[in-house]
Parts: sequence; C-alpha cells; structure tokens
Amino acid sequence: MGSVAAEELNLDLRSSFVPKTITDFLRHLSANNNHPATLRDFLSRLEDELRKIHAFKRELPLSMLLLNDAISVLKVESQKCCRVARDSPPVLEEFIPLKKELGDQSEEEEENDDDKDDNECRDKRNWMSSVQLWNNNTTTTTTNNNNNASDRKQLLHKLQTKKSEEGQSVAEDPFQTCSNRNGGRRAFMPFSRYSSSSSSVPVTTVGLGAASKEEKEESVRNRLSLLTPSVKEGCGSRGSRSSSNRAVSSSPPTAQPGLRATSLQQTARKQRRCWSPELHRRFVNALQKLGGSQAATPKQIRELMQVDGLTNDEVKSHLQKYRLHTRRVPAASSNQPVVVLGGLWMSQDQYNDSSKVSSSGSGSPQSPLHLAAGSRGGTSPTEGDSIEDDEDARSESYSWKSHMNKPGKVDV
DNA sequence: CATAGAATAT
DNA sequence: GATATTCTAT
Repeated sequence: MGSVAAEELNLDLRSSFVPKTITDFLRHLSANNNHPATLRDFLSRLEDELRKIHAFKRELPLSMLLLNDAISVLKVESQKCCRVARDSPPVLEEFIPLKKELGDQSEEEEENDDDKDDNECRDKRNWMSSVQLWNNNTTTTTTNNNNNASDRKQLLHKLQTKKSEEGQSVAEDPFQTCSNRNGGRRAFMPFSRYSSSSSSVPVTTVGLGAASKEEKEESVRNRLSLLTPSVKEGCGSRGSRSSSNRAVSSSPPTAQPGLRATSLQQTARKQRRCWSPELHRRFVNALQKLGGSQAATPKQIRELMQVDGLTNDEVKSHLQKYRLHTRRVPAASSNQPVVVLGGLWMSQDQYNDSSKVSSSGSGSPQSPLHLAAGSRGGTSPTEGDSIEDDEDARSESYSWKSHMNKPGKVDV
C-alpha cells in the first residue's frame, strides 16, 4: 500500500495533459513526505517511456514534447528534493541528462534522415509488436518530417490532388483473411483453419468434406458481416489506414497555429486490399450472377458483393487480374474442362461452404448450372472465352496459379 | 463528370 | 505475382 502514486500517475500521463498531471503528482508527492524514491521511480518511468517512443518521434512529436517537458520538470523537482533532503548545494545538470540518454541512440537527425530511416523502422517494428501506438495518424502531419522515400518521391512527382473517394474506410474488414505479416506467409490458408480459436460462432469448423450446403436460409442479408474470428488480425491490421496515408484526417480547428500544424497532404498508397478466399468467393459469385467475367462490370460486381469497404477500383483491379488469369485456360478441346489439374478444378460448391458463418445468401440461388446459357449455339469454340470458360476457371478456391499451360497450341 | 478497361507502377 | 494507380476512351 505504499506509494501507489507512481502507478496511477503513469496512467494519467498517457492521456492527460502533462502540466496537470505533474502538478498533481508533485502535490501528491509533497503530501507524502516528498518521498524521493517515488519521484525517482516516476522519473525513470518517464524516461523509459521516452526511450520507447523515441522511435516514433516523427509521428508523435507532441508526445515527445510532453514527455520531455514532464521529465524536465520532474528533474528540477528532483534536484530540489535532494537538495532539501541532504541540504547540499544545487547541482545544475538538470537538463543535461536527458540529452545524454538520447544521445546514445541517436538524436541529431531532427530532419535529415532518409537513410537512418532504416534504424527507425526497425525500432518501430520492434515496438510495434508489443506496443500499439499506431492507431491513427495522430500526428502524421509532422510538417516535413514524414518522409518515406517513396512518399516523398511521389509528392514531388505529382502534387495533383487526388480524389480521396473511399470515405468508407473505417468499419471495413469484412473478412480479410490473409495473414500478411512482414516476412510471413500469405495467400490463402486452407479453409479448415478458419474458425476455431476465439469467439463463438457455432459453425463448427467445417472440414473440407463435411458440410456442403450449410444453411440456405437467406434470412440474413447481412452485408457481409462475417468477421473471420481467428483471423481478424489477418490482413495487416487494417484497423485504419494510417501509417501515413493521405493525411486528410481533417485536422479539427487547426488547433494552435503556433507549432507544427500545416498538414501536408501526401499521397500515400492505399493499403493493399487483401482478397481473402472469402472475398474472392463473393467476387466469383457475383460474377456468376452477372453472367461471367466478361459481362460483369466492376460496379455491378461490387454491389453484388455487398462488401463494406470494397471500392470500385479494387474490384476493377481484381477483375482485371481475374480475366487475365482465366483467359489463359481456354477449355482447350471443347468440353470437359474440368478434370485438368487433377481434381484441382472441382465445382466450387464444395469449397463454397469454406467455413464462416453467416454465409449470407451466397450459397443459395446460384443456379450452379446455368451453363446452358445457350449463348453459344455451336459457334466456333475456337475463341473459347465465352462466359463458360470463366466459370471453369473460376471454379475453385483461388488457385489461379494454374501454372498449367496449354501445351497443345502455341500462339502465333 | 462517372465508369470501364488497359497500361503502368509499386 | 498481386494490388494500386494512372491513362484513355466511352
């Protein structure tokens, strides 16, 4: 029950305005017999914290400032304290220590960088894994410090404003199921892995062989609310596109023009959308409903997919890729497109259930076989890119990697 | 001006 | 290779 002060204060410090906190602290301190240990402890905590966020100093300039202030004040107080306690003469070195500490790690770079960015990045990454101060662009506005080589380059290259349409941003994250860690694996993991672990979801893991027609009750038209339980962190924590995105952020009331305020709008790239198997599945479903990849337009697809944060461009891009990939696998010789790739091309229905819940209406009215669409009355199969082919190609989970080449006919 | 598709860029 | 962004035509 001793001095819990530091504990509390530590918390306060993070979210409160320093002056107040410090004041409180000091008051508390003096009320407590000026316990030097307490002060020192707190001070050391602060310094520790400072060290931690040092790597982020560019992004959290204000935090650095506050912290520095706090430390300075406390240092002074500490001196006083000691003096009083030991009645010894002042030792003014009050402001030196701070510098000293930082000095070791690096400190001069206030704004040149570009190369030592590397160090910083590493630091950041380290911290990133444990700490999570990355929520918002808090202060990305750091005047001109925000570099990122690429960003900078882009900025210089073209300052033409870009429409920042996707206002939806937040609240997306339908089912981004990719594990996208830095050096990690990517792409689709077998569905068998999806559910399980945290959260409820009655779904029961669904192995790839069991359930095939989960629930058709289309009751829920839920716009895609299937949050993949276990993978929620998957695609690179897109909790918010920030890092240093288009710093739009609409800085409120311009706050205090006094300091760094000018928010530069840099053109940062969007976070890559991760086309999880689920997403792709929706995509394909939509295509089907729209009559094949050739007939569908990005917009239609997007609408059909009903995925929240999904943008036209994203769909467009995906569609482009999709077409590219599906084009290469013409049914070769007439029918029996399947079979190729040894079972790799099975009807999507099998995978359809994948895992997830909700399932929304997806698996239902697909009319799996509308192949008879009739479109081709026997015309020359030569081309072989009529809707059907798309269907074939699209069939399963997402393996366009088809490596398979049609040995038969070379072009030219 | 909005959208689709192709061509590039990252 | 997968996405994003830009360019061009509609």
